[in-house]
Amino acid sequence: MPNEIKTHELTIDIVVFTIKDNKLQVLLIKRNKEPFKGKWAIPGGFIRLSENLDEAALRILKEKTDVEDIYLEQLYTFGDPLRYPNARVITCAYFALVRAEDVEHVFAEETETINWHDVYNLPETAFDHKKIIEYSLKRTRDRLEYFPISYRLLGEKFTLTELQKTYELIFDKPLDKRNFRKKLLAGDFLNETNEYTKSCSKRPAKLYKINSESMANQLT
Amino acid sequence: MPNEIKTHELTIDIVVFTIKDNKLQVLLIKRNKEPFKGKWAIPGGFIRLSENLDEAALRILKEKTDVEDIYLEQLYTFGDPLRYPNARVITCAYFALVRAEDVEHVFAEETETINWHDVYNLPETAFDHKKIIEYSLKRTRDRLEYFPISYRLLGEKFTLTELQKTYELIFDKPLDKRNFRKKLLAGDFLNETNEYTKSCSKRPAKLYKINSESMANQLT
DNA sequence: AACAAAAGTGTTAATTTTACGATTAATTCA
DNA sequence: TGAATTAATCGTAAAATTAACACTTTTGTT
Repeated sequence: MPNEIKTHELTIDIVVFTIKDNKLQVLLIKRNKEPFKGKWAIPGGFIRLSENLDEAALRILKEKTDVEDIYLEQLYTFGDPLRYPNARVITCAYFALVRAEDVEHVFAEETETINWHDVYNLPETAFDHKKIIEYSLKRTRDRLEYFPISYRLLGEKFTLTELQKTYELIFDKPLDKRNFRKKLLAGDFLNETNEYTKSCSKRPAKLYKINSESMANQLT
Repeated sequence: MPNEIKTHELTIDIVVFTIKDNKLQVLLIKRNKEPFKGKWAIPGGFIRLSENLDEAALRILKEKTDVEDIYLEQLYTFGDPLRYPNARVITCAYFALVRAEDVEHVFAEETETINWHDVYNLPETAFDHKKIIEYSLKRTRDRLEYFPISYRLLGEKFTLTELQKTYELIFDKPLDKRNFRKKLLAGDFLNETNEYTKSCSKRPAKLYKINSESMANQLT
């Protein structure tokens, strides 16, 4: 067997989605060295020997953003020989859904080098990261057909209108309010609380939580 | 935890499905060395520097089975630190669909060490390969909901009954004949030929081919 | 008290999915 | 050669799901 195996590296890269300023956004870090100096890249890192891949992704994300309670899923492994100039770097890509508020303080003062970017209007990105982001969006949409994973973009308790908004931003199209509610409440994804929003809107809206049982079931 | 190992390796492992003897079967190779000596494993190998991951999987498969015209898809990357004893081996798993006839001659005389095994009745397997096989089956079922990829288990031309049989073996349940035909013919996955089976059954059955246009569309 | 703004709520039509059995074309065998 | 056998082919009705669509309620504001 070839001893060339020593020469490729395996990294983890993570597409982190959030909703901020009424837009679906991705966390990007400006590269300060070649290759792709000055271009934006998704956060990434190396896998430690003691970690499995999910743990590595979580740790890397925590290092960059200091969040822990997130939706995280392995996306795909990208290994084109030309994806990384002058080296063979294979990356196991993940995507994650986080609350913007949970993250933002971390880079509040260095927004030139790490910041959110509109998914539908990306800046120039490094490597094959644009492709990885697009594929993450596709996968997120697929998941959303089965389970409202986008609740992770919201607080612990949320209104149906807020949840619908996450769908609309992710699918990039408006949805019918009544059909949305019917579908979400029919599947038993949500538990209603007996709390309501206060003073933020005109009529108070009922707050819901994710049904943790149904969430457990959706895990493979 | 093995600290003597400084780095991790990345391999490719492939779950190869076929239909043989009216059963859905997986290609397994009996290990002749530790770890898991005597247990059955799915074929695998290393990635060369010049290859992308799909190419590596194809090459490895060709080395073991001498087939080229196959359905091949990346499944998932498995990297639990304990999946491989005394080493850190991360594997990018693929699954493939092949015609048994295209493969069999290759190992006709060494069936003790390489052979097909009933998916629903696996022998003792090495590493986490059982899990990988099960996940492959799940993914194949998911794909089959959208596109009749299982045509790759058949010859170039096939009858609807033959195609239905592939579905029944993969889903492990009987399907309604009329509904199956309706669905397959409605989507425009298939082109009918003006040929018929001869003498193999009582009434000749019309032969179909995959519609290569629709196939192109289903690629991401 | 009138108005503005978002929350909440049902019904109908259209589409998709499921269930189900009789007829036809060829082969085999008496 | 015709009777029996085997698999192929075909359509409709019921059920379930999805899609389209507009008004009333509740609260806050002026």
